[in-house]
Amino acid sequence: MKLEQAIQSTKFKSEVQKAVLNILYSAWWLKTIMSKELKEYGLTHEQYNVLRILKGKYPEQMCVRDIACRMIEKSSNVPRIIDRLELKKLVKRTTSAIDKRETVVTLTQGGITMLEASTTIINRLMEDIVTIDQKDAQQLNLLLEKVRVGEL
Amino acid sequence: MKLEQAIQSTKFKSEVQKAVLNILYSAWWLKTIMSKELKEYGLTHEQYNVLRILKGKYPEQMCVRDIACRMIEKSSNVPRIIDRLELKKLVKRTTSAIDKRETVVTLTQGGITMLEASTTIINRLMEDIVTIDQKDAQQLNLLLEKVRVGEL
DNA sequence: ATAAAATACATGTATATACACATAAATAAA
DNA sequence: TTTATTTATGTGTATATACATGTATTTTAT
Repeated sequence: MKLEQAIQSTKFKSEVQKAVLNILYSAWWLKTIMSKELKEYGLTHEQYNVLRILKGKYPEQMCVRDIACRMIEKSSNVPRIIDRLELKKLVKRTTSAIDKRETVVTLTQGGITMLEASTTIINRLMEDIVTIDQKDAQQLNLLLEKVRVGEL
Repeated sequence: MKLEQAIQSTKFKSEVQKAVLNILYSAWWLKTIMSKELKEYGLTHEQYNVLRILKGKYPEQMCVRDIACRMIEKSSNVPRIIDRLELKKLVKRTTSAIDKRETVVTLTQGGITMLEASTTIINRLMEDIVTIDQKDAQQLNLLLEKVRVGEL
């Protein structure tokens, strides 16, 4: 669906302003379709992200800070996301022996299983839905990083 | 900042998967810098969006449904966003005389003033931060709409 | 004309975001 | 060593998201 239809607006200040809105809308669109699938597994998008990050280091443990700085949405409240994952017994949380300030987190066997199942579905979904080719994806990545050049 | 640095991940399944993460991260990045500016005006990003939508029809009133379907994030709870705008006296809410189910909303003079001030700042911010040219923006818009072709 | 269905909005709940602040532990400075 | 600072995490609050449900009103179908 074109942006104009999606937000029922035709007049944009500039092509750049339209691009900003287009990025915001596309992100919402992507999150929505992913969340719908993840719901089957009782996972939210953010819980899934934490599980994926933990998988990246598995079987090593990770401290909360390391997880947080790998999150896409940096302002996520990782301790509370971990609370919910722990309740579902998908992760195990312990205090680090080396540095007692640190809480170290690792996937449980249940977490591994859950992540494998949901990742399969999400990957298939993405293949089905996002049908751009390698070259377009590359160009898109280039442009998005150009947008973010003016990093604060 | 490159995506790899931002989320401290180097191995992506594909250029397409990277593009998905890049869109999500870019949206978060944009929302964050905008929200920081809007905070000066005591507005959240979503409250600002509702004000902008109302401005588009001003001085006409709009019903809640019309506002909702113009929101970038469709799952926004518009009645509650309006609650907060009403508390700040930026909008006025009345029951429609024609259809008593409808709540019609319109900007107050304070809302107009607030919106003008904040829009000026946001536009300037976007000009300063997002420095891609017209042609790149156009290309980006094209690619994002290509991503969303597989609409559900 | 009356009952059933649809519509518009409000409200409730769980989770998340954004951010301030609190607490405990480790590190640095005196 | 004792204090001060920094660091890692947890907690609290306001707002938002996502979605289910409730309520009043309008539309439609009988």
